[in-house]
Amino acid sequence: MLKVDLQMIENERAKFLRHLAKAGRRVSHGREIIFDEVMRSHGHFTAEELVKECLQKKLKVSRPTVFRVLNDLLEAGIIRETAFGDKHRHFEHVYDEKPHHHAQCIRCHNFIEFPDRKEDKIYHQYLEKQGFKILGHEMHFYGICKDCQLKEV
Amino acid sequence: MLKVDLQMIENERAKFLRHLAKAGRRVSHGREIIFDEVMRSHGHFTAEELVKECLQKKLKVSRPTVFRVLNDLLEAGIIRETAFGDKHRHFEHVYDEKPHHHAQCIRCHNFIEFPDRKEDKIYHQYLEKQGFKILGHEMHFYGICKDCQLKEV
DNA sequence: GTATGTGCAAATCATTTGCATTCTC
DNA sequence: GAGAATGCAAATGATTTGCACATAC
Repeated sequence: MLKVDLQMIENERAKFLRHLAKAGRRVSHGREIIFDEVMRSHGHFTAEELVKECLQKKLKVSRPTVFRVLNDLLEAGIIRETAFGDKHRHFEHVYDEKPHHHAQCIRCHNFIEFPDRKEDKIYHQYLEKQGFKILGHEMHFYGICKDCQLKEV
Repeated sequence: MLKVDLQMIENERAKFLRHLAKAGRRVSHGREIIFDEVMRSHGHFTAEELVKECLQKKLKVSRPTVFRVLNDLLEAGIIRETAFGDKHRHFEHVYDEKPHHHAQCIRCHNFIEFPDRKEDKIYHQYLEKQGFKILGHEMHFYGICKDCQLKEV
């Protein structure tokens, strides 16, 4: 479905290494493993999912390291955090350049992504009139996905 | 600014009492105090803000009771939870019927509300084609509010 | 009087931090 | 070899829960 773009991954890796170098940080074992694991994940993921994946695969990284590297990746602009109402931190790749939004199923918690169509621009006028400087926006739909509807009794 | 609509509050109180009665729950001291306090709050609030407020005013309620009553109020449909990315639970009144969205300042964390203009309908077609049953949506803008821009050096 | 509500202290759960040890440069 | 990164265990902070006592109906 989502074809893994190797060139893109290499670009992201280069961006990450550049960021680390600039900040005087090192290319450690943990950062490499977790970078790869993040690149291997599709679309969204939570910190917890990533930790579980690493532990299952018996990768040599601990829970705190996963969180520390996630923060590195955030700083480097490789991933971004998306606001969802539950207790886990949600992330997604930045390299998937097209602006998009999310619909989440309230049963299975899976996501559907859909492209941004700029209709939110109509709100810009209102917010700018209030002197609010817009840095970004997210649109969240919630509902029930096809599969979960079929599972209903 | 936000005028407190006494009639509305009484309607909400009636709704709450009805809900409690139906569920065989009681109209306790804690539920009354916290209901009043929630009705007194404007727009958004977090669980933590409400707890602080109650403790400052030396109301006779404990932290766990605030959380328990918030859940009662959610169940009764008096308040709804809104998804923001931080660690606190965010709530808002349901009685403020007009659909609206939020812009949050990344510096001071205050909110601006703005009316829903139904532009999101353009997305419905896409999601429905995927068999996704939409139950609701939220739009979050983030940026810097007028006051915080003025405070910048 | 009995079932429900409450406060308290302790449990959770995701995330973060202190620190001694190990690794990268 | 010096400065960073890591794992471990413990700290944190919001929220929840168990339980003995208090209260609403």
